[in-house]
Amino acid sequence: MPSAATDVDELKRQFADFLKKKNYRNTQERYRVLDRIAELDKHFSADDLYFYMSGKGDRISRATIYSTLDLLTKCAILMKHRFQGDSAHFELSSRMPDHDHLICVECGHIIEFYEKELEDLQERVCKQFGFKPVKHSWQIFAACPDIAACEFNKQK
Amino acid sequence: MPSAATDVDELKRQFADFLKKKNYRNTQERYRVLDRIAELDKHFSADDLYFYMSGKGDRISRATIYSTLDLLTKCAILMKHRFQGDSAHFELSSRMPDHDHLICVECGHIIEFYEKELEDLQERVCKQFGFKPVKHSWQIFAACPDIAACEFNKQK
DNA sequence: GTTCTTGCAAACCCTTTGCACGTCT
DNA sequence: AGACGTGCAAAGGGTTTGCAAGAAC
Repeated sequence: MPSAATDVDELKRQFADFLKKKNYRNTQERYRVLDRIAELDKHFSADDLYFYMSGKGDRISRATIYSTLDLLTKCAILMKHRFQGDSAHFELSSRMPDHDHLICVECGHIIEFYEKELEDLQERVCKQFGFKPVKHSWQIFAACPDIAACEFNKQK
Repeated sequence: MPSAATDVDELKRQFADFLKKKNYRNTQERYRVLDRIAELDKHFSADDLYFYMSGKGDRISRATIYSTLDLLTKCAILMKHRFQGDSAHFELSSRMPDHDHLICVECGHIIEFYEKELEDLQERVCKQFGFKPVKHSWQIFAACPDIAACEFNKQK
């Protein structure tokens, strides 16, 4: 599974630039959140992150988590997804640029993949309507080959 | 804008089959909901439908709306989408089979489109992982060519 | 008559907000 | 010092649930 080397320092620089440009302040909490997200290195919900950070001894509130996730999404360091469930999920954009998701309809397990041709398709569709592409979200819902043998299904 | 002729009677037959197979009961409310959805003939949220039906004089509760939307989604008569906002949006699958959505990042206006090649791509990706495709959701976020002239933006 | 479904309201979950206190500049 | 950010708890919006009354079987 490809994963672009996630350079935390580079992300912090990116975040600092954004904060400066928008006249937001450099707070410990904001950089701490980014650090922990890089540690996680996977999809997470706001609450996942809250419990992860609490478990690591960080004293942080949900309000700060949500606020920081919002900032990180605005500056494109994070990608925000709405999968089937209730809560939004986030992940580092740099982790795997422009990848999409194959979601198992049996167990909800998410496989990430990259399909170059989709970019051409996106370009073509946007051109057709005169729009300028920003980002996309492609989710394929599919059934795994053998439900009984599905290791992810077993975990539940 | 293409729109497959939505034959309400056909949908009701489909729904009846599903209810029978699953041993759910044929209630007036369930068919009334389907009728009203066909009348609407566009994307809607649970609350949109609730207010539409209330306005039409139907005495129906949100509980029934949600429950029926769930059933209609389970039997694939409805497609459930999670766009950016808070609430889930639904639409008849038959209205425009397998279409996708181009969402304006400026005003949130949604354009529907159909791109045949995506099906091939979906097929290829699923084959690669040994999965059997069920459905997909592709959302392109893009900026409209002229924000100032955007008729949808003006409406806000 | 029994079981399922409905309507209502309360509960629920995720997220946002108001406020007092703390931190950054 | 002043303005912004944080933590907490309460509020908010969408959705689900418990329960009594009603409809389907």
